[in-house]
Amino acid sequence: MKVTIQDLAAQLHLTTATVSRALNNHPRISDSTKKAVVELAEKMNYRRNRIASSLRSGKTHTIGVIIPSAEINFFGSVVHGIESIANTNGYNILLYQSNESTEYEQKAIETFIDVRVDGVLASIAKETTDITHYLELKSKGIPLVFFDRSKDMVNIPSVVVDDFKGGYMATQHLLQQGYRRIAHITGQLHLKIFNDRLNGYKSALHAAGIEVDESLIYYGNVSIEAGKEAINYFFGMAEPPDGIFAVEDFTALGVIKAAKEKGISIPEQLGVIGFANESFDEHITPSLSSMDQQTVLMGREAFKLLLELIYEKEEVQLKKVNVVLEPIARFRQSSMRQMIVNKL
Amino acid sequence: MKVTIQDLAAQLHLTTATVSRALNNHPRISDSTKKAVVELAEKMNYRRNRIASSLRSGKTHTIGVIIPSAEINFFGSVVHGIESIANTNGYNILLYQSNESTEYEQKAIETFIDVRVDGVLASIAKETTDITHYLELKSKGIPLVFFDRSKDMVNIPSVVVDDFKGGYMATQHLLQQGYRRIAHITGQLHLKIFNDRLNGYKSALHAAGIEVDESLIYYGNVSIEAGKEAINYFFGMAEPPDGIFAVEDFTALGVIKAAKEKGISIPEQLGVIGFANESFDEHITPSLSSMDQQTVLMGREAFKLLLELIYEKEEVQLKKVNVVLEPIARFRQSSMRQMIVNKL
DNA sequence: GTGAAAGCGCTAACAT
DNA sequence: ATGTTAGCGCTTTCAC
Repeated sequence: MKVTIQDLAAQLHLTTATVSRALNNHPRISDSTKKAVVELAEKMNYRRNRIASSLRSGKTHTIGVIIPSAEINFFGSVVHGIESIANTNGYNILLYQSNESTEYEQKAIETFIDVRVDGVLASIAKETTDITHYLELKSKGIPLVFFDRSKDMVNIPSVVVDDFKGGYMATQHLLQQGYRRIAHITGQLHLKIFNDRLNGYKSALHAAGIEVDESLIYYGNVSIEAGKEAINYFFGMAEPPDGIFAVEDFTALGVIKAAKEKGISIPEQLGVIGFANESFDEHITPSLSSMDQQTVLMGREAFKLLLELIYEKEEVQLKKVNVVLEPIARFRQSSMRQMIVNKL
Repeated sequence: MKVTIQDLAAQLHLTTATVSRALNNHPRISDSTKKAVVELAEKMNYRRNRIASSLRSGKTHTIGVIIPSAEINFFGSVVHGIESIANTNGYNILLYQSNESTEYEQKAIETFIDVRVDGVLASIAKETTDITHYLELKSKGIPLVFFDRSKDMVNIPSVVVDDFKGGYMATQHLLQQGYRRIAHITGQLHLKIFNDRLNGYKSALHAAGIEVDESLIYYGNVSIEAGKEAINYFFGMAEPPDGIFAVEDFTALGVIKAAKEKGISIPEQLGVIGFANESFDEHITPSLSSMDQQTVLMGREAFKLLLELIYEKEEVQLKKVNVVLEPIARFRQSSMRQMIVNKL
């Protein structure tokens, strides 16, 4: 039933050592025996037991991936990028969801240590502030790369999108479209990504010679509801904004829904742009402008970075590598009052 | 640096066997030694090497999961369900994407065999017609459960949604709303799920005493484009339909987009319902009625079924178990011309 | 270019 | 309730 290298060795009157070398394409094994071994292996339907191999060699060719939830489009897309490239490089993906909880994160890391993954890719849970559990990987010599959600202070490589630039570009776009009183709906500011977008917004205003008006910044919790609340707040003002940059697309969706209810026309009366390029953006009415975070590329880059770390184990891992991806503007109806836009 | 049970055994003047048993909570080990072992393990920061454990025991506590793509919402959601319950049961998920290709599927299965997963959950790639590569798992004694996309002929347990019933319910709903000339846009009919939905459609018409009109069935390829093409076809007819049941939501989306362009009012002039309950459904205008496939539940049920098979290895695995989940109707604006509907 | 021997860390018979 | 012994299947020195 189960064929091992011992069976192959016996049949060929070789030792298991030689068979193992032949299967691993060892340079000092003659081509003839290699051929014989490989052929017999195929004929006998031999399959290497990777558990045994891993135990001896210490390599599992498996990497652990922690995401908040596979249900979130964004992370599904990143995982898609990771798995594709990992696969072509002979690595497998062990998938864990943190559900935004530090406790689950901790469990994942312990499991990864137990199964001796060769490396870990992770996006930090919203709940997590202290990341010492991640540092345990380091102490065990397991390379770690953060993607999307990372921590600034620590010396861990990461792949993120340039949120500052994204915020800047989004705001600049609204300015170029002739909007002048531009508001921002932000998110939990202890998360760097939201903070960066806010700063990009401010910076774009400065660059245009417009003073930041704190009353035009609404502090929300990143949800459809937050967008609706923001509209209520803004359109209760004596002088409401004529443009809104929302920190992400669900917030922007709330803005659009509430604006419709109030009879505020988009993009004529109010320009709207979000962030994330969610799949619904192009299907709603009006279609929603947004900043694409290059999710699949992010996954690929994160894996490539991790792979480098895996191979350079011995060398200085202290160099701080941070890959920063350019956000890509996706301008649609919700913010385009100056051009003819593709009909829905 | 790395602590093994030998270190624990030495410190406590016990054998590795006893330590192993203590750590595994073996019934015949005294509470006192258990306590001592566990405490020392914690103190020395011991972590079981699961590779070694797996090699010896033959169990990896890992299951392989094959999905077409993590980028597809539906599968992300199912994976969410699988991972959650697997995790609470002490199982890890090895994730593979088939990209709808038989070749990748084959690779995934070989890998799963090599790493000795305890079981496999899979959704068959669109391209795949011959599933003998899946049967290899069986021959190696690795349990397999299909979810969503399964094959009827073979004797493999599966968890699917009742597509026939879903098609029936969707069509029936349109009838109840007073639509009389109801069309259907179908998909690749070699896939059972699409075939079942078509039959549900036909059956609902029969039950209402309406003859099936073949000219009202459009054969599409499951895409936004297919929906648009279908509208062109239907509204080129002398007597166009007044209701459309689309085989899934992207097709329905195409219908809505094309209808808007043609000035066909929804739901007044044309009722539309899709299938899948995609996340965009409730955000488009008009919001799209659809049939929910209970994705998270599907993942949970699939795992539970697999777990049973893993534990019953020796027993007859020949019984054909097919869990069929009820689709859940999500009626929204696109099909509701008789009731007052929540505004967007 | 191949063999001999050891061992990765754990678990499971079989003892007692 | 614990010890003895063996071995899961592979890789890897160290020989020659």
